[in-house]
This record gives sequence, C-alpha cells and structure tokens, in this order.
Amino acid sequence: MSTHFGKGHHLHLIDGSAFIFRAYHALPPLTRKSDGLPIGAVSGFCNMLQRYISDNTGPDAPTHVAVIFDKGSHTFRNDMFPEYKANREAMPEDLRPQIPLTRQATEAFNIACKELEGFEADDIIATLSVQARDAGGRVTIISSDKDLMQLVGGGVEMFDAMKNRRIDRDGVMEKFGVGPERVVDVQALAGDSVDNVPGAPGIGVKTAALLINEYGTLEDLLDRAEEIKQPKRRETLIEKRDQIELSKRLVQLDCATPLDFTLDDLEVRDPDADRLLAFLAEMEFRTLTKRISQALDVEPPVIPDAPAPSTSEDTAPEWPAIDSEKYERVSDTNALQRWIDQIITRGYVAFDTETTSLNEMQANLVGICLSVVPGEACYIPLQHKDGNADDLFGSDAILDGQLPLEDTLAALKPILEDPAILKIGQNMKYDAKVLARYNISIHPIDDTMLMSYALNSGIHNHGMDTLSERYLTHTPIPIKELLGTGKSAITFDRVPIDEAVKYAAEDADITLRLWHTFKHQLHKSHVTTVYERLERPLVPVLAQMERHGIKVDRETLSRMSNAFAQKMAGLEAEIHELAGERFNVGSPKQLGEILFDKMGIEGGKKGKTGAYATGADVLEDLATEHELPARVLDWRQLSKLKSTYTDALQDHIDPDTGRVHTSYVQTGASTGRLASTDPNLQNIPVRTEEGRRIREAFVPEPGNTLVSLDYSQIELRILAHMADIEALKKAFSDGLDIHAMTASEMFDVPMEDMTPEVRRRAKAINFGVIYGISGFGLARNLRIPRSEAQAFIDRYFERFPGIRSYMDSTVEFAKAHGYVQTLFGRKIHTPEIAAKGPRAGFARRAAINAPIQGTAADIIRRAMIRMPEVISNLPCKMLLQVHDELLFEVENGAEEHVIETAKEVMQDAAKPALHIDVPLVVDAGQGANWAEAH
DNA sequence: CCTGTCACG
DNA sequence: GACGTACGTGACAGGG
Repeated sequence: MSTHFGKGHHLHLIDGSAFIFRAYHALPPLTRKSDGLPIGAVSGFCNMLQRYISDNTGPDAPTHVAVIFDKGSHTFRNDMFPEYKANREAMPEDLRPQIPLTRQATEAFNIACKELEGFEADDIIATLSVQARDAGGRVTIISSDKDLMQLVGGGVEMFDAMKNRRIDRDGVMEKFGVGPERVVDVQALAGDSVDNVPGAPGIGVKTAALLINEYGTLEDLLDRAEEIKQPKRRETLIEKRDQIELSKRLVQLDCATPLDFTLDDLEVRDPDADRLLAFLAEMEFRTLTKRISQALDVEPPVIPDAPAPSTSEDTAPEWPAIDSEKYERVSDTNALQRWIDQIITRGYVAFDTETTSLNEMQANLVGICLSVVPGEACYIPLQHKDGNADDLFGSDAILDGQLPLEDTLAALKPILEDPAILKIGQNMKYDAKVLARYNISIHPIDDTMLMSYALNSGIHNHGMDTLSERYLTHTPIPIKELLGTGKSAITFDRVPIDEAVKYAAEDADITLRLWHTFKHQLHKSHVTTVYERLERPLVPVLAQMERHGIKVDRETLSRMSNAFAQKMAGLEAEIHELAGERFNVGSPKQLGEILFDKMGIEGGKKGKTGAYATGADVLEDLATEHELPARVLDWRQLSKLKSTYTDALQDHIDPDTGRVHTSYVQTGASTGRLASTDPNLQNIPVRTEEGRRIREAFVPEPGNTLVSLDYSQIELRILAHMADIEALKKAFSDGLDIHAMTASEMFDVPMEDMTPEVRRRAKAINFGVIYGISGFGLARNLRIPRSEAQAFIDRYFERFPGIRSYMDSTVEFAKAHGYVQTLFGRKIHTPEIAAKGPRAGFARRAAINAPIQGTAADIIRRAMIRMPEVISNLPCKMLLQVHDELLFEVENGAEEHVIETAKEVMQDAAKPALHIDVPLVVDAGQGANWAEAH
C-alpha cells in the first residue's frame, strides 16, 4: 500500500491484556512438557490470535492491525492518585512468566505489538483511534472493556469477541445511559471499584446518567450542584467536588500519548511461516503447529518428545485435521463388511444415527455413521429420498445407490449388541431410543456428552458444537446448512447424499476424537466413578422411561381448557371495565402503562428496559388497594394454566401411543439434577387447587394405578449430615417436624405452643439456608423488614453455628479449587467464585447450594439406576422423575408390593457408597390420577 | 431472538 | 460503603 492511512482503511486494535487474562482463566494450568514452564495462557492467547485471523479474512478485513499491551504497573495516573488500581489482586505466579511470551507470540504472528512505559494500553488505543478517525479511516477495538467506550463514534466501534457482538453508539448508551462523549462524566461520578476510582459516594451509573442527562456535562452539574433537590446528593457533589474531578482525570484516556510509530507502521502483513512455526514449536504446541502448518501449506517442524518418561496419553494426539471431504460413503456390502471387520478388530466404534426427526418416538432412520480412527469415518445412507422432486407423487421413492435398511441393520445388530464392543456416541440416549424402534438394544456404550458433563459441569454446556470448538478447535458443519430453518426446513432424508456424507461422518469423527480426549481426563480429574456409576448407567433407564411415556387424557384437558377460557373472558371484561379501556391484558408493557400512567397508581418501578415491572410480587402489593391488579393476577394464573398445560400438553400426546413422552436432559442442570423438556413434566402445577387439577389428566391405563414415591425433606437431611448439626440430625432421627423444631429452637417456643406463623418463618429460613441465605432474600420472601430478617439469620447462626462454618468452608473450598463436590464426588465447577461485584454473591450462593442439591440428585439417580432390576419381576413401570419424586404405573393388586420394594430402593439409595447420619424417609401415595397419587 | 412472567423441586 | 441478591430449571406470550 503506497498511500498513507486514511479513507477506506480499517484499523483493528486488539486489547492484548484482555486476551491474556481470558486465555489464562479459560484454560487449565498447562505446562511445557520439556521443562514445566507454564504456558496455558500463551497457548490460549495463540489460539485466540489464530481464531481472530481466520475470522477476519472477508471483504471487511482490516487493512491495519496491532495488539496493544500494558507496560509496567506505574502510570501517570498513579502520580495523580497513588491508590489508583491499588486494590487489584496480584498477578498469579504462573501467569507472570507468560507475559513476555505473549509479546513474542504476537510478533511471531507478524502482527504489530505495541506498548509504552508509563501509559496503559487503553491510552495507546485512544491515541491511535483518534489518529485513525481524524485521518478518515475506520477503527474496531477488539475489547469489551467499558473504559474504552468513551472512544466509540465517528467511525470507531468496539467488538466484544467473547459475545461476538459489535458495540456501537447504541451499545454505549445501553451500558452508560449517555453517549460516548459523556461516558467519562458518568464514570467520574459513579467511580469504579475494580480500578479503585473513587467517584461520588452513593452515586452509581444509573444516577450518574440521570444527572448528566439533566445538566448536560459534569462541569455544569458541579457548578449548579446547589440546585439539586435531594439533600444527600447535593452535599456529596459539593463536598466531593475535588474527588470527582480527580476521578474524571483518572478515567479520561490520554489521546496524545507520545508514540514512536505511525499508523502506517501497523499495516497488515503476511505471516512469516518460518518464524511463526519456530515459535509454536519452541512452545511445544503440537496441535496448533500442525494446524497452522496445514493452513500455510508448509511442512510442520518436528517437536521432539519430552525426554522425561512420558506415557502416550500425556502427549497431544497426532491426528490429521478434520476434513469433511475425505469421508467414505458406504454403498455396497463389501464396503460395509470392511467396516464391520475393522470394528471387531478394534473393539470400539464411534457411532451416530441420522433420522427424520428430533422426536425419537417418531424418528425414522435415514443413515448411520461410523468411525474407528480419527480422520477416517463413513456414512451409510439407507433411506434418502429425492430432495428435488417437485411433484407430490413419486418423490417418496427411496433413492438408488443405498444399502437396504433391513439387511444393513441385520448386519450391524450383532456389533451394536455385542458386549465386547464399545459403542461411542454423543448423546447416546437419542440413538438408543431410535434403535429401540428397530429392535436393537445398543450396549455397552460410552457417551462423550456425559463424559464432558462429569468433567466440566458448570464451565460450559456439553453439545457437540461446544465440545468440538473447545477441545478440537474445529467448528462442525452446522445442520442448518443442510436442513435450512423455519417453515422451509427439510428433513434429513431429503438431504443430497453427498452432502450428508460430509456432515454425518464428520460427527462420528469428532465424537471419536472427543472420546480419546476425555477418556484420560476422567481419571485425572477423579470423576471416573461419577461417570461410570451415576451418568452412563442412567442412559438406558431414562430411554426406557421416555419410551413408556405417561397416559394423558385429552378429554379432561380439553374440558378444563374451555372452562378456563370462559373464566378468562369474564375477568378480561372486568379488567377492561376497571381500566376504562380495552387493552391486551397479556402484555406487561400495556398493563404497566394502564396501571402507572393512566390510573396513576404510585410506586411503578421501571426495569432496565424502561418497562414497568408488573410481576406477581408487584401486583400482589397493589392488590391490597386496587381491584384491577387482583383481577389480573387471577387472569394470569388461568392464562398460564391454559396455554402451558391444558392446551400445549394436548399437542404432546403421541398419536401412536396416546401417551406423552418427555425428554430428560441429563446434562441440563449443573448440579446433577435432570431437566425435562418437550414437554417439561417436572413443573406440572400442584401448589394451587386450580392448577393441581391439571394432574387429574395424568392417568394410568385401565386396570392400573399411579403410585408416587417422594423423598421427605431430602435436602435438609443432607444439610444436617454434611454440616454435621447434632440437633438437626437428632430431630430427623426422632421423626420430629423439622420446621417446628427449628422454630422452637430459634424463638424459644415450646413445640406444643407452635403457631403456624412461627413455623412458616422457620421453614422459610430452613429453605434460605439451602439457597445460601441473605437478609434481603429472606426479607423479600417473608415480606418483613430487612433488619428483622437479618436478626432471624443472626439468631439462626447463633443457634446452629455449624451451618455457618459449613457455608464458609464450602465457599473457601470453591475459591481454592474452582469447584465444589457432592458426597458422591460429582464436581460442580464455580468459575465465577473469583468474580468481583454482584456476580460474586451469585457464585457464592450457588456454591453453597450445589453440594446439597447435587447430593440429593445423586441419591435419586442411584435409586433410578437400581430400580429396573429390582422391579423387573413386578407388573409395573417407572414413568417420571420430578427431582425428589418417582412416579410408577402399577397393575391393580400389586400396589403395596411395588411401594414396599421401590421405597426400600429409594431409602437405601445412598448405601453402600455412603453412610448418612440421618434416615432418608420416603412417602408414598396412590390413585386413579397423578393428583390423587401425589 | 430477547425479555418478562410463572410453573415446578 | 454501595451494589443487587435467595438455589436449580423450561415454556409461553409479547414485541422488536
């Protein structure tokens, strides 16, 4: 490029420090094999740079780019204010030596790398942004740091690489409530606890934006501070004027730092393959070296194996890159036989089915994919049809060139059912359910989704796309590309076979690679037992339950739906009458405007979107004074029951079985609980009489009864055991009413004189403890003043000091290890525990709750896993799980026997792995529908 | 597609 | 000292 930076040019400025810290926290503490040098952050940093480069090759690619770093810890801001950034935690020991390596990495990628003694990276970014903007070019700052938002505008934008989101003027407005040019004013007032910028005490971003928008600028505001109505605010602004002005100088970026280079020096350069690969090889990044060698089409350098005795499992696998063009299509019996022979020789195979539907009850098999060696995979098309036939007739013919379905399944069945051949899949419950329709019972299995869940619950989700991107740095072909979306979407049997081969075989290849990756990690992380005893064996149990389904009576639902509709129409008329106009009662926006603007009710609070809050808690408060909100609450309840239950549930009745088949998501909840979807049968109403009647539609087949068994107070019992609270343990052993007992202890009321109100409060506190109690939360729940709630909590901890030490030690453990554990060794990772600000509170409470909720989840899983064997001789089926409840369908006459048997399994489910100091009690019920049984 | 709301343990 | 707060989920309707 001969011209100087100017119009038509596009400068990217990467916030290097942000990259480093994100890389450091995202990756485990990797070390260089040969000498143990910590290189986790460098590895992540390189991967991010590589990702950045490959993501920025299009027509909008930058013409100029630089990575900007901080240098030293002392800047001109410390001269103004010695405490600036003084409460920053020290850099972790294993990160420090990696900092210079990230500079080297940047240079190795042949990207300009800039820093300046005495200035922060933000100042350099500011200076370059202004220069580029003044020259008429565009700028994108790759960072999500709010301190940089003051630079946005006039061709300068930010890009949050984490959220994959551009931040423009509107984004800044959203964050600060003012435009970029006034951001420093707001920051000066609000201060920043992270950087230790003092600001104006008692004023946050919200208030600051309000003030600035009213007075125009910070200076005008300070000059006219006398006019402010709120006395406290006025005094603060007058008294702390110096401090506020100092804060502004601290947050104001320096747009004129003395740089010894120009924009033209930042022109994008081609990579220098030798230099880059030499660096990567020196770091001993095997996978990345390989990948980049291929991308640059050069011979990869040899990275010598570590001299130390290394087992093969420690070295990064030497796999070929994932290449969807290289997969095989299997169209004849010879080829099929070759694959079968190979599978038998290996003893394992990665396996995946392609079908016509996500609903396994209706999914027809379209094809099968297999892989036994990374990079080698095949697709066996079986039922593909012509995707281009426009005529309605004749297009349903199976295309030529495919093996016959029945013969192929007959050939594969011995493999799939061979106890000596391991079948590896991603979400095997799906494939198991599909194959069950074809009379194939696939076993034994491994499931990469469940391996990932055992390893990494709490860190990320466990879908194939996530895992492939995270562990193989490869983005799989999106299924959307084959099927399309929305109304025009096609089913997999209409996908051209050549396309299907690439997509489907790639999934098997990825699954096999993930399996190799996770297999050793399970041992190293000590979660093999969790995976083998709590995750893997649950797959066939859930598959069986889901396939059974539960009978739901359409007539009952339909009748209720009509009744609800009538009641709602009546309420709606009343509401419109009260409002004096017609409006959509179902629209929170319109309702808020009616209540607070038109009717002028006091106390309307707007949320972050600017809409009035109209939640049940708000309406309940208003309902004591006003008629309309009370009617809306009634209407909302009916609306919910009708739309979510009486109407939607009917659509889930399977036409073939007449039953409803939910899907349990085994990896859905970080704690180990299951989630239920399509439909969710874990949130069928029970708390109100009207809602409870929905359960009357859940019925047994004629000649059968529904039996419900549920654990009584399981989480409190686990807490009593884990925190080792003698008084609670004794109360449970003696079979006392635990809430009444808590109340008696706390309020010095004898058990005989217990009032329902006192017991209710104690119950709320007991639940609060499980949730990581806070004065605010308890106050809101009990609708009492915060001071009173805090007094209850203090009293509770005084009486049960063991609970407090349990909570403290759990949080300490989470901070030290980054995870917490259930009594059965399940790990729940808590990456946010080190966070600052309000997120810390969330993480703290989640860490306290997770071992309790998770242990209860483990216990019922153990019961479920044991159940099929124990009830195999009884005329009954296990149908549903609702966290602490199991629902069975039992032939008439066998009820008592089943209750006795299943109850014992549930009560003893923790044994023999674990002795719990408290008895686990299970209550039983039975009836002609779920309402009666529960 | 996101937000608010509300159903469950 | 302010901030925003009970834990874990999924589905539906409204509104851009």
